[in-house]
Amino acid sequence: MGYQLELRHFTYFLAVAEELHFRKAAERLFISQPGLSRQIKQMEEIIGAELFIRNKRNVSLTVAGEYLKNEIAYIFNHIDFTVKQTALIDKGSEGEIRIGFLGSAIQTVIPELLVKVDKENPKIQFSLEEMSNYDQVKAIVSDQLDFGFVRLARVPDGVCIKAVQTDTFSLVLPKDHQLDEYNFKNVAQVSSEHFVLFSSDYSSIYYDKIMSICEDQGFTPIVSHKSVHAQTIFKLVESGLGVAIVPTSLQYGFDLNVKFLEIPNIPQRAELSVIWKEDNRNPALEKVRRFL
Amino acid sequence: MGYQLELRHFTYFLAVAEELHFRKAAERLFISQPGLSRQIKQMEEIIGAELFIRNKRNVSLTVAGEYLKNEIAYIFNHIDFTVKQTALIDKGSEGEIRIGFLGSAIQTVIPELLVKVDKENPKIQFSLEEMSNYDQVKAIVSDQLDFGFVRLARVPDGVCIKAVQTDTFSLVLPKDHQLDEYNFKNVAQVSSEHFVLFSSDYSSIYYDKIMSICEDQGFTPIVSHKSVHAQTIFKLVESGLGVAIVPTSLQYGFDLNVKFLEIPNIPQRAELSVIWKEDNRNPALEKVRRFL
DNA sequence: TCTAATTGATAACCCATAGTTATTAATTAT
DNA sequence: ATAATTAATAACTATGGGTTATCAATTAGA
Repeated sequence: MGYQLELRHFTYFLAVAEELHFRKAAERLFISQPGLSRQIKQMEEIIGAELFIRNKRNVSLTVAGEYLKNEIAYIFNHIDFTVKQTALIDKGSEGEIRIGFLGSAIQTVIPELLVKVDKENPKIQFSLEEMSNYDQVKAIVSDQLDFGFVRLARVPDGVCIKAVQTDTFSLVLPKDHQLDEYNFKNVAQVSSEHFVLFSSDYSSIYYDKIMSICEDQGFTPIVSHKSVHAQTIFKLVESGLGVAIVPTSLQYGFDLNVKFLEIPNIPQRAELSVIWKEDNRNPALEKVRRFL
Repeated sequence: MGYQLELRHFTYFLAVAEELHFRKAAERLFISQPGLSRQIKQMEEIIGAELFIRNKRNVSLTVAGEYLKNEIAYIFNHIDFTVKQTALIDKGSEGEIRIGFLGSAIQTVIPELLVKVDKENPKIQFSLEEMSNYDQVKAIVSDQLDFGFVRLARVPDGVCIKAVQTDTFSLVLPKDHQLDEYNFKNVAQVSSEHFVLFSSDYSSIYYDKIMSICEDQGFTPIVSHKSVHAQTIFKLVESGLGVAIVPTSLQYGFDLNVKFLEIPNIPQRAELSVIWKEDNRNPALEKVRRFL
């Protein structure tokens, strides 16, 4: 009775929810098992819900517990960020913006954005991390990221999306390939060659678009290799292991022995979008969003 | 030092931030002023930021403190909501019910059920997915599904089953077929025609029953096509690729050029059953089961 | 079928620390 | 000056989080 929920309870709950084992969770928390059991029991009484099902041999989460687990993970992330942000503000910085991006966005869009924001808000700090579409969405939702640069058509509820760059596609060939800017007409000319593509789990819309470019020309590409990094793809092309189709803007910033031939007369475009969470509480976010 | 932030600190901080007066805030919190002062000081040390400016006569928030005040108010709201939501889910008046179904159940049974449950528990959400009998049983057992609408005679141990609808069978013919409600007597009249049936792996009991209807009339149907979707079967019949035998209730909800003739004087019935797992822990399940 | 090992829950004790009272130092009002 | 405020300090108290010891229930192995 009369007890109060504390972050301690949340910490303990998360440990048990992850281990699904009281003794192991207690070990991880450097406390004794009975102490942990009692805290969890107290927590269940305070909340008024059964969080775990213990049947002497197995521990599992109830539906309510499953829900709480996700929420607490979010709450901890948010508190962590808030505390750090408070310390930063205290020291005169105006906070930190955490940005995730697909490798293909770092060439042009992000540097431009950073320069613009920095000019007007020199005290905002940035952290940049290359991540897949999927990981970025997850990180945005759980408040571990403020902005993501992705190639996606749809995002979950509560996440905003805005296209920031539309790019044509180019065919990437080894430097000594017989096709050049004069005799290149369409991709059907390489229909018999092997293709090196971005992995579909890295960016599925990307993968699908490239497949549709080929299908529109009446052939299905023979895919020999897949990779998540543009650099790797170029290396493979350079080594003669296949040809590739990538957004045209990727031709800048790499120093490789391949040639880019922009594919003419096709409707497909590589669209880069920014995503962020509608109710993100980072005060620095607004300063960045104005530039998008 | 090794101290840890707790919600207590947040509560105290908010009181001081609102009162801007340590003694009054302490009074409001029913604790003594020195205790409050010490907790706030500790909090500032943990976070690593000055939150208040005290100059012996006035207390005011720093910029960092101002930021933190807003965030903490939000965090408390979010925690409050989460805790209440968790209790609600535990009691079963919220949450999600995952339902799987054979295509033939979506016409009448499921909509009726959803309306009834929604009326008494508007906060329960549903997710619906069309699946084969086999996949539903698998999903129920592995706790990925709460209810399944199947046509099965037997289910594994631990899975409950209850019939919810008994239906007669109808012969499905192209609109211009010579048989009609007046001259149709029994299925032997179409014994020489080709049949379009549900795939046996989609619902084997279904398949067997249709075979037995024919066998009772002294012939074995020539099966030309099999499909898992009623829509597809009707299309095939409409195109003259065969006749079909399906549960009578399927005649509603499709807009196709076929005619249904209920088969008279046969014992076979298409039985639709609900299945669920005996020890399913989803508390919302009980609220739905009452309507079955 | 018995024993050994492992699980989480209970009970009783201990001690860290939140909260206490008493006091001080600094400021303002009279 | 003096009285009346303020928040901070110091020393003490006691709540309750964490401890050890043990139990009851279950499973694995002999």
